[in-house]
Amino acid sequence: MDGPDGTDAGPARPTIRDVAARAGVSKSLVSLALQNAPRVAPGTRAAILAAADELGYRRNAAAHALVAHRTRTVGVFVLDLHNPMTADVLDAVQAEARRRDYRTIVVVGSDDADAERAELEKLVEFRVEGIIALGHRLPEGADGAIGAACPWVVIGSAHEGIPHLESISTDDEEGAGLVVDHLVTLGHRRIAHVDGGRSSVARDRRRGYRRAMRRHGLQDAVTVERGSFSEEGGYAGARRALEAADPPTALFVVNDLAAIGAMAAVTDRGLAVPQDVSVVGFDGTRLAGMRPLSLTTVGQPLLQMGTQAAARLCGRLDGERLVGSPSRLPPSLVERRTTAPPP
Amino acid sequence: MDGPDGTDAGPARPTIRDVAARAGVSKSLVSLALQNAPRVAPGTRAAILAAADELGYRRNAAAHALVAHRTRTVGVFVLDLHNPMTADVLDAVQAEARRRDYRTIVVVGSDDADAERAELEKLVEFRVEGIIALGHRLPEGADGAIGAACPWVVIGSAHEGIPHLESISTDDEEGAGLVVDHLVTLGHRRIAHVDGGRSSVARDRRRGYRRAMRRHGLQDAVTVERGSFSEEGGYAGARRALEAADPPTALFVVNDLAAIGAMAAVTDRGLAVPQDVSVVGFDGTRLAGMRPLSLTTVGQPLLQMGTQAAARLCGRLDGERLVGSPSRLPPSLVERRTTAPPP
DNA sequence: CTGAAAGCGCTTACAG
DNA sequence: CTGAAAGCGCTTACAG
Repeated sequence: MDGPDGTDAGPARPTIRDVAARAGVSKSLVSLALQNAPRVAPGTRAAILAAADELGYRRNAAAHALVAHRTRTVGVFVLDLHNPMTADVLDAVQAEARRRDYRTIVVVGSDDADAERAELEKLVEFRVEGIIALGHRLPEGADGAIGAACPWVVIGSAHEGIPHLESISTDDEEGAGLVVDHLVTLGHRRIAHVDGGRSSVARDRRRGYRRAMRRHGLQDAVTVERGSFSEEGGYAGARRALEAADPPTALFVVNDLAAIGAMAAVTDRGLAVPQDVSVVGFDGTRLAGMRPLSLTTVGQPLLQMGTQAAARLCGRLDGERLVGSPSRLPPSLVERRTTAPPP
Repeated sequence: MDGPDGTDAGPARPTIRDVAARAGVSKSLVSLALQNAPRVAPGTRAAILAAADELGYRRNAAAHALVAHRTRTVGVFVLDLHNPMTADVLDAVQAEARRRDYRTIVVVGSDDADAERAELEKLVEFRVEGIIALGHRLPEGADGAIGAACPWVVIGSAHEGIPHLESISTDDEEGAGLVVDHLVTLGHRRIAHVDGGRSSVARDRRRGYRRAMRRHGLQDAVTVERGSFSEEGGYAGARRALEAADPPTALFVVNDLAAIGAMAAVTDRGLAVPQDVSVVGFDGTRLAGMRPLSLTTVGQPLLQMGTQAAARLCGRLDGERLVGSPSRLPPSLVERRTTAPPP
């Protein structure tokens, strides 16, 4: 059981050769039978299958990949496991990939750019046939060699004009506009935005906020506080906004996760949501919809986005003719219990 | 760019052979140089490295695995991506695995037992060297061939006496006892338990609840409502508990996620947490600790558990001598804002 | 220090 | 219908 080097590698697994010996046929025939090739005699096939079963034979994926020149594996880059959006999308991606008989290898984003780059290189070594990236930014190194090594589908942020790369995302600018419209309709004027920093998604949401404020004649009330896509960022940004001389009556936060942080900041300030301060997020995650949170937010069809991403990538790998490109999806305002008229 | 079958497989990647040709040496020497073998002449090595770099050479993991008889890959089975516990643990697992130069392949649990079994088979085909399982139950099929195929480390549920399998978990029974102690100290007597069904973890927590109630002379107040480890289960179980003639003043819910659902049920009933009903979860997830939730819960050292699991599994694969087995970790009560004296 | 050869576990023409 | 042979991209003795 122990290898010569003392490692616990387990017993060597049976190979096609062992199956052939047991069934009394050649390796070739075993391979054929296992592929359900039609030209194997029924009796022979049965004997081979029985032998394989008895030995607990499982094909060696490495050997298969080597000769097939295909791995039927796609890499999935996930920026932040803690973002509840991730689980919603990832579930759908995995289900669709599985349905199309593709395997997935998940890589998680990191603060360490070099580590992230190294993980991406490993994906190349594995010869993934495509990559799905999920999050408000691309992985570090995506613009390098790996970027061109295989097709990409990015979920959640838009990237136009990059070859081999498709984006599936919501119109962030429009979504931000919906938020401002909603808050203005409720009577708010001092609406602050806790942003997400320098990513393109953050930029689009910020721009949508600014434009909508201007459209409503509220350009003088525009306030952008630096935040991030995490609870901490939302908390810090909201706290700063609330400390202002003339604090906002509503906070539009860059995403649901950060909005949860913002709600904490409001509470810590001794204020109530939504009686004193309204809070709006972005993403439409399942979690933020749950009652104790009941966050008003901008909904994105997360499941469909995940499904569509996997379908497009795998479809492309399978040589399907894909018409058009997935345009930006329309956002929708999901009104729940964290917004109310200003005090 | 397009393969003969119309698929978009991309250009063939350079092999060791291409590098050898470019550097004017043999394949063997390229292989040696790439492994940093000492017996390659410095000048030759530099030429080879340069050639590899120019060609964008990346080792083919399949070919390497085939000859190395090792994949340096471990499978990670994750029962539920939506459970916030998952992200906490998974981050730590991945970081430690990466630190030890192991790759991970994540497999997500499914309601479809056959699909889950099939995913596990794929892990065998990939020749993962070990498996880390995370959740309140093992994957479907874990007791079959794959169970013996490689070492396992299970996080979050205890399984004793199974060869090749180690568990890292909290003492669930003791944790449940801490909850009851806390609630009794606050003055509660009608404490109901919303359980997690038939898994071993659910059983242990249920048993801990029952025993502690008895210890406090509250055997007549024992009420167990069927729930699950998800929001929905917590919601349904809590609602049933609250509809009773003599409703509980406190709910001990099987985990944090279900406790969030239970809080929703309390609110929907027109009651307030914790003024009317106290709610306690189990797991100590980061998310449940955030202010808008501020759930009182039983803390488990999730990060350490993840790190330890990966360290033990990879250590074992690397032939390290591991002393003892990871015993059950002590739970701790984390008192936050969802518990208060009964009305 | 370097190269030719064998082999890892599979698949795929090619004969028979 | 079946088998012997070549080859996928690598590593590792074995000669030189």
